[in-house]
Amino acid sequence: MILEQITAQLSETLKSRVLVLFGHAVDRVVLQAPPRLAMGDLATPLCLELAKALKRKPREIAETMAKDLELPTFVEAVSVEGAGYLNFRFDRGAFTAAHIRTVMEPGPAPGERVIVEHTNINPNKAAHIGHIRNAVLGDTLVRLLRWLGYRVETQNYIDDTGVQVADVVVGFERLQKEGVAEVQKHIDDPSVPFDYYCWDLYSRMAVYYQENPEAQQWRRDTLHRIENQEGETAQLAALVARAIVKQHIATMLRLDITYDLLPKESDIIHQHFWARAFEMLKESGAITLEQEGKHKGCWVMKLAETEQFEGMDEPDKILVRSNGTVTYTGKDIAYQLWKFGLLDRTFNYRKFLTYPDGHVLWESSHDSETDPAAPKFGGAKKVFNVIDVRQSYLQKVVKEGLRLLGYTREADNSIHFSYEMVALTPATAKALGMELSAEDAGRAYVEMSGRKGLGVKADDLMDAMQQKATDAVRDGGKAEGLSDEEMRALGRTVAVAALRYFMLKYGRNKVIAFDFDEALTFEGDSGPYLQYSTVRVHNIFRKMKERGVDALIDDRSLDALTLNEGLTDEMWELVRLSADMPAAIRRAVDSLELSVVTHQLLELAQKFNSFYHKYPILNEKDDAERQRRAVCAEVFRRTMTKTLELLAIPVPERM
RNA sequence: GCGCCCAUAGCUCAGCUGGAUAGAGCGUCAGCCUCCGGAGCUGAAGGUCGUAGGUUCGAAUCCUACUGGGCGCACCA
Repeated sequence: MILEQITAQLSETLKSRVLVLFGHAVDRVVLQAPPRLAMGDLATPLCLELAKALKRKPREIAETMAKDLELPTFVEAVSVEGAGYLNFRFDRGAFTAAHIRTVMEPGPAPGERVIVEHTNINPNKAAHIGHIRNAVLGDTLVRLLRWLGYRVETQNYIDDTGVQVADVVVGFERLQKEGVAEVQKHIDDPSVPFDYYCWDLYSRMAVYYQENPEAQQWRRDTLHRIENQEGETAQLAALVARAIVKQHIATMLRLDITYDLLPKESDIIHQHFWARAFEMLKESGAITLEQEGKHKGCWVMKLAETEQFEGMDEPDKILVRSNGTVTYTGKDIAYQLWKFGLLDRTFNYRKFLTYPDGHVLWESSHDSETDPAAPKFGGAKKVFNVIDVRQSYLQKVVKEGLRLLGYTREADNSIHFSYEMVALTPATAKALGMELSAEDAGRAYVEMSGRKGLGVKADDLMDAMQQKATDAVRDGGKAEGLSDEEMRALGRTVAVAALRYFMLKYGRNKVIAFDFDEALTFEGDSGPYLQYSTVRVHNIFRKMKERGVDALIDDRSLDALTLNEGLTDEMWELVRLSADMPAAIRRAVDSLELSVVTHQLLELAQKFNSFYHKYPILNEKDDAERQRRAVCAEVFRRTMTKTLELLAIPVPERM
């Protein structure tokens, strides 16, 4: 926070000084940490940029600027360096003393209502690692937004009436000749998790369709009955979807991922969201009924004139088919309108479950009454849809729909948080029993396929990671006195850190070629490395307390803090990096590039480990020197603890 | 055909709105536990930033064209 204030202040000062001295207006000033610490703590190439406009030499401008420049608090000196950079040096001691009190303090809260929709797994099979990437990105975004002061509502949309569920229902009814009673038995069978059972059934069904194309009729009939809530088929679909959603919720809870609301497709149909949206679209002229051509009889959204879509072969998007039924895109527009509170109808709600921490998860319902205890959902200022990049086109169409309806602001605030898919390395695919063509074996990665039942199940991966972590705890010799149960809990903690970090550390536009060995490393650029560093710093303070050594970081000692010249470069770098964390979080959210935060954390932890080896604290006899070191360690501890909490990476007592 | 994304060290990736000598992790090699925990630390080797032009005082970063790879562009969800 302090650093952000200094940067803002400095930026203003420089701008006005350029104006006063040269009569030139600058709209932004780049201020960043110079490449090497020796150069200072903040630097700007401002004078290099000005050189041309002012027709003067950069260094000359810089000298003029630097002379008698008014510096903000904590900034000690300004100098001209290199080709004409202005470099600023902080008063390390004073800055550190102020910073330690305000580590990871958020800025003013905007308080805006924001919806983040993520996870959205089809409720017809077990979650796989691709879904974990989605959920971890979404959940982390939620946490960061909350820290920034937004009021965030987390939605996990359940498509309980789609073909995917229908296919599993067909599998039960036609392939296995089973009804509600038998399926309930599968659900209650503890030997095979129901989502795993359906994973296999779903891929069996896909094979069956391939071999018996006429069976596609079953799918159409089943889908129809589900949509119209007809008979036992509809009941069965609801039963299957509900049971699997429960397992997805449980799977995600292992990673500490929770939701506020499960809006269901079936309720969107039941509450006639589309009917209302359809009226709005017709009234505004956003869609037209095609009178001729290949789309005759369809209601179509014309996108040819919008620049986003120009040059496309098929710039028209059908929202209502010639048989009068609405497409997925149509429903999505209606749902998006609801999220912004633009649809004059809403869901009814009931409790789905209560999480162990007491937080209630709600679901939409078409009960005649809504639960009066339900909070107000929807009506957000900004909506983030966490969906993989393959849905970009669709998301653009939905956005354009809002714009054509005249909701320009909402269209701008419909944000598609897109990310690349998780694929498998050929080695991992092979290990899973996938038969690879020669071509596939030579590729960098192979795509997963739910239809073919090819993929790494989320729970399997977590089990494997947990097992490996538990073994590491046992072998590490730090587990003396721990029960098996405690060791497993510790293993779970490490596994969660490893997995969440793994999903965050790549840029969102990178395809993750998933490899077991890579995901199971707990060294170097990994979640456990961050945990380990934090456990270490906790230990220092615990040991000092045990041995009665005063760390001198209590409030009174901090008041009397005089760090002055004592901070070495290594110590100061820790503080400087810590101070950068809030800005890194802001940058991560603004760019939706959450890896910015993990990179900042990694760099910070590396600096600490290096500091740790060089500067022992516990055995330092000189009070002033020990305090200096302890203060730096404490700054690190506070930064790590808070930031890891924001990423839902737990920190154990020991590991 | 049109659109989007990716290409940086042997491998996997960083590189913030153009800025100073392009950085990590893994792997390889050489070291470090009588000293707060070795899931760690120190050092070494390793790069024509896909290619060719262009803009700029300055390009891995911006523009153009190409090459290679991936993904989209349904009266499917």
